This record gives sequence, C-alpha cells and structure tokens, in this order.
Amino acid sequence: MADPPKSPTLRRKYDSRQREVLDACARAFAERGYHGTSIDDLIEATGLARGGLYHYIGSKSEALTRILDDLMGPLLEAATAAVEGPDAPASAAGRLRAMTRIWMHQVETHRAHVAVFEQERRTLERDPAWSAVRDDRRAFEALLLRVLRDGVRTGEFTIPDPDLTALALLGMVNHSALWFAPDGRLDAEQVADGFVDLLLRGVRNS
Amino acid sequence: MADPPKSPTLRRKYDSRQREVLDACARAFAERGYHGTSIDDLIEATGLARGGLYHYIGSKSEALTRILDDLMGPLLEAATAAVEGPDAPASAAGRLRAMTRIWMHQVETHRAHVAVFEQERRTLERDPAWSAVRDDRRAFEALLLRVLRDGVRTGEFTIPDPDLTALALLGMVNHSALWFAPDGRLDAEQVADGFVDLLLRGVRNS
DNA sequence: GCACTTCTACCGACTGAACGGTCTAATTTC
DNA sequence: GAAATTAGACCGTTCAGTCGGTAGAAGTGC
Repeated sequence: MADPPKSPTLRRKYDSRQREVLDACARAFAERGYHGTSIDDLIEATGLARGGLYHYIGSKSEALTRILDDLMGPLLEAATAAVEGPDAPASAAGRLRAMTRIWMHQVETHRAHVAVFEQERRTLERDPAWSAVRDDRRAFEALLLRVLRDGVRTGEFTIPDPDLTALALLGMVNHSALWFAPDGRLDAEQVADGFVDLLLRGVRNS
Repeated sequence: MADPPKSPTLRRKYDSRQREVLDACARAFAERGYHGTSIDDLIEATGLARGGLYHYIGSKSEALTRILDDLMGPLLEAATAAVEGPDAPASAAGRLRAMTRIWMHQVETHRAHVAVFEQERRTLERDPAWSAVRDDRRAFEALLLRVLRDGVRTGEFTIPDPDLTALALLGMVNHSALWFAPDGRLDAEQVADGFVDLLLRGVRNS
C-alpha cells in the first residue's frame, strides 16, 4: 500500500477513498470468491486503472486482510461492549439478543465482507498473515460461549451442550450472509430476533 | 472427460478409479477453494500426472460439477424417501430428525464436497452449467420447509416464520461442514440430534 | 495357447492466455 | 510547485488445457 498522505486533511480524504475502494473489492470478492476475482475484476469494480488500484490496496492479499480486519475488529469491539460493558442487559437472554443483533447488523452493513470471511475461512486458518482475524474470530466465539454458559450457571438456560449451541447460532448468522437481502422481507434486527427467539423457545408446542 | 471403456468389466473399474480421483479432487477443493486449487494441486492430490488426471476429470470445472452432483443427488433422494416415503415417521418432529440425520451423515461422509458446495454457492447461482445442483438444492430446501409447515398445520409446532426457521437449520447444518471433525467429540448423529433438540425445545427454562 | 490387433491408462513436454504486480510518466489537487 | 493521484504499457510467472506417445491388458482368430 502506498504511503498515506502526511497532511491530516489529505489523510482523511485518502482514508475515505480507500474505504470506498476496499468496499468495492469486498463486493467483488463476495461475488466470485477471493481467488476467483482477478485484478482486472477489481479494476472494473472500482473504476480505477491498474496503478490507481494498487495505490490504494497495495496488493490483492493486503486488500483481503484489510477487508477482514475492518469487519472483525469493530464487530468484536461492539459485541464485547454490548455483552460485558456497563450497559449490558441483566439477563443472559438479553445479552444473547444484543449480541446477535449487533452481529446481524454487521451482516446487513458488511454483507460482502462476511461472505468473503465465510468463503475464505479455510485459507484463513492456514495463513499466518491472517492471525489477527483468526484471533478476533476466536474471541467472538468465546464471548458467545460465555453468554450461554452464564445463562446455564444462573439457571436461566438449560443447555445440554453449550459448544454445539454456540456453533448452531454461529451457523445461522454466518450463513445468513449468503441469503440476506438488504431490501428483503426482514431487516437485520428482525432476523436476529427470529434466530434468538428460535433458540430460546424452540418450535415444539408445550 | 475421456470416453469411458465400452466393456462392462472395464467400465466398472474405470468408474471406481474415477470416484477415487474425484474424491481426492474434492478434498483439495475443500482445502483451498475451487479457484484456489490449481491443476498442479490436483496432480499432487491424486498422484496422477497431468494427462492421467485429464483422462478422468475432463476439465477442472467438469470435476466440480461431478463432485456436486454426486453430493446433492443422493442427499435429496435419501431425504425425500425418509420424509415422504412409506416408512416416514408419523410426527413432524420425527421427520425433521430423520432428515437432519441423513443430512449430517452426508456432511460426515462427504465433508469436503459439502464444504466446496458452501464455498462455491455464489458461483453456482450464476453459472448455467450447474443448474442441476441448483435445482437439487432448492428441492431439498422445499422439502425441509414442507416438514416444518406440516408440523404447524397439525398443531405440533408453533413457528412464527417457517422460512426463517428453515434457513436457520440450513445454516446450522451446512456451516457444520466447516468445523465438523470425523474423529471429534460428537459424531454426525449426535450433532444432528443436538441441532434438532435445540430447534424443538430451545434453551430457555420453563 | 500363441500371435496379433485393439483398447485402456497414464505420461510429460508444450502452448497460449491470463495472472499479479511494477514502473514511469502524466495529470490533478492543494 | 510540491505532493498526491491516476494512467497504462510492460514483465515474469502461473494457469488450464492439449497432444503425441508408450506399456501393458483385453480381445480375437486360428
């Protein structure tokens, strides 16, 4: 990535343009997969020429790293605050709902990023360059598990296998990046609430 | 793909060798993604040389098509039989469990195939060459939805949004291809039952 | 049961296109 | 006029796929 401008004014401009460019890259990656997207695809997606593109992304893999960091960092931060901060809901069910809403909100606003994250998980596990994303993912999963275990500890929940339950919710939400439509029947909050209600109540009568 | 042998004896031999080769390809695809896997990767994975590989797979994309067809065809067939055949369980809960077990069993025996399927979904939606896989996927999802709606109709289930519930279960199971370990703590049936129990009962007490 | 022809499985050098990335220079913005 | 931004020709590499070939198994006629 080219050295960013020194002057603060220009720096801000550069940053916002860079985010535009990276968002376009994320959309392209989500559409065709990281390896399935060529530099020429990114050129078309961003509207830049070859040189201009490299000015902002440095390299293809650097773009992916940035995209995933920009996704997981804020998500983990927001979720941690919502679940373990001073304003966190008292009940485990409330914390679960808060966390899921934030997470689905992230799917809504960064759908392409989440889709890429899901698609490239395997690659991510192997490559040492993406250890930050990997750590964030693990921390997020640990946070979810803590909420579930908390509910069990206080007697609010009955969960035979908290790990499996966490994986179930992770599956529901992460998978939603594949089908969620911003202008669809349900918005992110409705989907989040639907998932949480399902998890809390189940479907069987009585 | 090279023309298969005419003689039935040799044909059988060819077919079984081809399945070996395609399984190895599926494993490689699952590991690095379809586009992330080069022909040289497939050569290493199969132990064949370039020519020998092409003798069995025809082309890289033909290999993917075969892999996905071999996954979805049998899955749809088995699930349909389990849910709408003569021996199908009487209760909707039983049918849901039967279907989920078959599906998780497929994840267990064809983990690589399912992972590839999940990874390449987006590509699949676009390319007309994969309409068969796409149709099978839709049929499977429709089957699941029918079971859920049935349970609602008979009063067995209360489901505010059956479509979302179907997507939730689809997410849980399909996502499991990313974390399921054949020699892990839980086998496929235990995971399937865990998911179904979660869906039926939920986690909240009383 | 042997000679001969055909078929099958596999090999690996080779090809042209597409790939990711670099560099110099021109243009725009402050 | 200095710094930042964009352009696009260019480079070496890697890509998916082809092709002519060979060893040996299978099939056939006598």
